[in-house]
Amino acid sequence: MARSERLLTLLQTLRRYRRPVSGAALAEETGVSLRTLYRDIASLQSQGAMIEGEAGIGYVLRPGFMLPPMMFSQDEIEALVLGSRWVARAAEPRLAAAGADAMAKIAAVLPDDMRREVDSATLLVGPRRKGEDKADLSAIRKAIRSERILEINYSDEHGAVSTRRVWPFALGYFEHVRVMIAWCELRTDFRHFRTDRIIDMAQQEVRYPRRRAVLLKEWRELDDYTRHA
Amino acid sequence: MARSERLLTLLQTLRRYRRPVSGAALAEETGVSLRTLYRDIASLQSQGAMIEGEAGIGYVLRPGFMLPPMMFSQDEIEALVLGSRWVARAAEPRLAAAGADAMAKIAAVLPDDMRREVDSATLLVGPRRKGEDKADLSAIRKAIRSERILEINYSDEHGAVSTRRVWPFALGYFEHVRVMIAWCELRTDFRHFRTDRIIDMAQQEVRYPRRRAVLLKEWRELDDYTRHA
DNA sequence: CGGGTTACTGACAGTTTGTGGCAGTAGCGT
DNA sequence: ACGCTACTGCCACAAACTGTCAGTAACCCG
Repeated sequence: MARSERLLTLLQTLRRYRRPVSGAALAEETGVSLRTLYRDIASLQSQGAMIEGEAGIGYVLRPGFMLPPMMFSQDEIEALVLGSRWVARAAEPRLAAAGADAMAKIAAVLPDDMRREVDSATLLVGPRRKGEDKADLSAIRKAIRSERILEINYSDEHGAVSTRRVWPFALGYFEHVRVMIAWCELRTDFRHFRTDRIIDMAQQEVRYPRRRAVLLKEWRELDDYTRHA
Repeated sequence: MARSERLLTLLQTLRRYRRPVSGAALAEETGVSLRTLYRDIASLQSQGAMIEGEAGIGYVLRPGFMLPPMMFSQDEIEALVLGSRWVARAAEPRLAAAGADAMAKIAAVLPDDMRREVDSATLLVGPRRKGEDKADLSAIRKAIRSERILEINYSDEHGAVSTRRVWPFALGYFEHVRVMIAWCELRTDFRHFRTDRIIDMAQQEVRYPRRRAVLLKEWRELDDYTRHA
């Protein structure tokens, strides 16, 4: 059996068992060697399947890792769809696709009549913003999530270019621009960077020395949304 | 991307689209040649996915095919939270609350570590819009859902007030204004009504004689988003 | 009808990657 | 301490995958 088919089968098999199953048993059932089974499990995990393996025990599908059927009110459905549509328009392509994917996954676990509500939602959002981002917003989001230092070349409003090391911790979606919010090592202060003015950037290996949640909190307390680079 | 991962992605992509998608578009999105995409589709079909392909049309995924039970990705969580935050800012209080409620329901079925992602999401939306609505947007949404005629008193840009019977079928959330889109019996044409200019309104008992989905489709085909009352 | 679009199929050669076996590390329960 | 089990690295071989090129057929629209 081809690997691509086997992985789907493996998921099904895991769901069938309730108790932990040993890798050897799964390997036998799917007809591959133990070594390959470990690789298959790793592959599934890397794709988001919540499989837990414990030494001496075996593998278990994390209970609740599949979305259970959910109920939403009509208002809630409309809010979700409207939000997802706004993301589809306002965010960069990758995040936009992620929003649509999430909506599709939610719709998949809805009762039939509610799924129809999703399709026929009548709330619309305005036209798409114009500004072009030079920077890869996905990379910025990744740096924020992993709390990594970014080294950026940034062009200010006068066109002057500077190189900085910054600690990014939030990304603001405004009407016409998107702004990375970070602690700037150069200024030793919080700074805002318009993503369309970030010429290029490189994520560093080292994490920055503080937690992003703390940075966000301190920045919020300043209550100063207007400071620029 | 490895084939085995690509196939799962492809399924999700297919589910995201509602209308038929051309193989070329799917190939481009998954970063693979057209030939390989045809092979991927064939592979999915042989594993039981109900994908229908028609020459000159494209591919559609028949509903009811159970997608492999994958969780939300980090990108998807971020997109949902960002959308929900935008709704919280841009929509009227009731819809904003509904968005927050929906988000809470989703978070409730998430594994612990993902729930933490929701709480600590670092994507922000810009400041709240200013315009005040005179009209009750919840009532408009209700009229749209139930396809009821609305009788409104509307003040145009010159302050001239008119009374109209309209068939509302959509609500547009723009940057600074919100617009009810409806068929106007007075003008016998589609018209847009800024919600901050609707002085008052009364929902009628009678349904309007056409389906809102059809009205929406016809209005879309006009491709004229600028027409006012 | 004819032109444009699209779904499909076959062949082939280069490349990738999947694979099993072996060896070794480490965590868990008894 | 012991057995069971999850994991990881390495390696050589085989199988699978991939893109390109070519060609067929079906559908829609004017």
